[in-house]
Order: sequence, then structure tokens, then C-alpha cells
Amino acid sequence: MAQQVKLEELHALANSVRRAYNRLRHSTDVLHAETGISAPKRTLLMDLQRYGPQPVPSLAAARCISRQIIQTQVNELTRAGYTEARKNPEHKRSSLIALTRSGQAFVQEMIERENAFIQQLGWLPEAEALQNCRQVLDSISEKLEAAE
Amino acid sequence: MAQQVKLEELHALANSVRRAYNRLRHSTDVLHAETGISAPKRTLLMDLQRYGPQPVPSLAAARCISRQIIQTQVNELTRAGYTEARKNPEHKRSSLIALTRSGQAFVQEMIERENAFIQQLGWLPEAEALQNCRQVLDSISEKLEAAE
DNA sequence: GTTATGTGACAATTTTGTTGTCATTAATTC
DNA sequence: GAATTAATGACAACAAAATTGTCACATAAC
Repeated sequence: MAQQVKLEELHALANSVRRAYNRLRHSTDVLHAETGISAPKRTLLMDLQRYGPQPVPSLAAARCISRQIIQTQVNELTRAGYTEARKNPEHKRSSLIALTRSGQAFVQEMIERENAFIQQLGWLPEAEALQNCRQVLDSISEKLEAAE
Repeated sequence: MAQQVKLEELHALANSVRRAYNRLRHSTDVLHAETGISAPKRTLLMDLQRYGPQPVPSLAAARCISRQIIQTQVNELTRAGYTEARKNPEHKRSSLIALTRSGQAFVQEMIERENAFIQQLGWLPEAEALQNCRQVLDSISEKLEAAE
């Protein structure tokens, strides 16, 4: 019985995650529209900033999509000067994709644009609530990841 | 300064939402692969069960996408017997999309398949943590929605 | 009654992602 | 060390998902 309640709570959370994701994607699409960089590429750049340089297959695995599409996006971002390939000390064949100076500046601008937008909303949840929420989501992601 | 920390916490949460969304989508894709119903359509069916019958434009607005794509999906789901159009007492032209008996059964099967999978993971966060997390996500979604 | 709006239908296009293949290079195994 | 296996980048064909634009028509607003 208690289990039943918990399961429903989890379904409800999954629903809220989808809702937040869609809304977040839409708001940032509008906010960064002028940059001409699509949502998948923006996420890629953000990930590189947050997690540091990574090879293409690892970027693909993190998002559960094929490495081919990430490769294409990276190629285009590299052509645009936002990313570059660096030597990988661990694997000689698979180079690390890293933000260039220009890419770092681009990410910084995105963050500042988002910060301004958030402050314009004039509201934020408690920092502790945010942290707890993040922990729950991350632990779910990790569990699902491990279940592969 | 404290504001700076909070903003970073929010960016981190947005990142966790994206990560959880992708992982969730992948896991459910695998779990429901045999049904042959795509993720967008599954979400549509789930939404109809959770929120009840709704007109097409409202389903589109909830997901921040054009009404045309929802219309197409609804048409296909109706052809498959999972949804049907019902008279809308509020708007005479825009009918309510509802789950048929067969659609309800399909959703029920999905839920049961997911429940079995969750229990197989042998783990769940605390119900209270889930609830708090959901509240934070929903309040963010609502704020973004209101900011349109 | 006339105008404006919202909705469903259809079509063309773009974006995003998958799948398959190939050559090459690195890692593994013997 | 040689042979085999696996991983990576590049390319191509294809499929899915979503956008944009247009049209007809019924409803709502004026």
C-alpha cells in the first residue's frame, strides 16, 4: 500500500521532470534565439563547461544518443570556433573536445543572459530545496544509468 | 554573493533536469519498445490519463510545441483506437481528446511495466524527498509559464 | 451582419536523430 | 611480437519530430 503511494509519487515526479524540461527548453530557446545556436548545441557547450573536456563518445553516452549526431554537432561547433580537439592522454585515437576561448565567452554570455532573466522573474526557491531536488534527480539518473 | 551561489545552484538543477529527462526517455524507450508507440505519443497518452480529456491546442501549449504536431499524433492515436474526440461543452468547435477504453488499458500496461522495472531496481528515494522535488520543479515550471 | 479569431486539415521544409558502412588506429589476446 | 578485436571518425541513407505557412470553416466578438 505504502509502496503503491511511492510508485505513484515517482510517476508524478517523472511527469514533472518532463514538464520542467520542455518549459526550460522553450524559455532558453527564446532567451538565446538571437545567438542562432540550437538547443542541442547549447547544451553541448554548457556540458563542456560544466564537466570539462570530453571525447565525443562520452558526450553521446551522457545524453543517451548516438555518437554520430554528437560528432556532427561538434564538427559544426569546431568550424564555428567554439570548440577544438585536444590530445587525449588516456586514448590516443579519441581526442578530447574542449571549449575554445571564444566558446568559453559564449557560454559566459549565455549564463549571464539566463541570470538576468532569473532575476527579472524576481523569485527563487530556497537554496536548500534546490540542492535536495538536484540530489534526488541525480540519484535517479545514476540508478537508471547503472541499470543498463 | 549569496545570490551568486543560488544562481549557480539553479543552473546545476537545470542541468540535472536535462540529464534526468534524457535518461528517463531512454529507459522508457527501451522498456516500451515492443509497443511500437513512440515517446512523444506515449507522453501524450500519459498526459491524457493524468490530466483528463483536453483539446489539441491545450495539449500543445503544455509542451511548448506547435498544435500541428499534436494534431498529427492525436490523429494517428485515434486511428489506432487509443484516443477519441468528445464533445466539448466549453468550445463547440474544438473537441476534447480523451482516452478510449483501449487507450486506458494501454496506459495501465505501461504503468505496470514501469512499476515492475522500478521494483527490479530495488530502490526508491524517500516519498517525502520525491514530493519536495516535485514541488520545486512544478513551481519553476509555473514561474516560467507565467513569464511568457 | 460583419469582422476577427480559433481550429482542423494539408503540405513543404528543417532539424534532430538513427542506422549502416568503411578505413584506421588502438587495445587485447595469444 | 603477431594476429585479432574493439573503438573512433567520417560519410551516407533514412526516419522521426517539429516548424512554418496556407486554407476553409465554424464560432465568437463587435
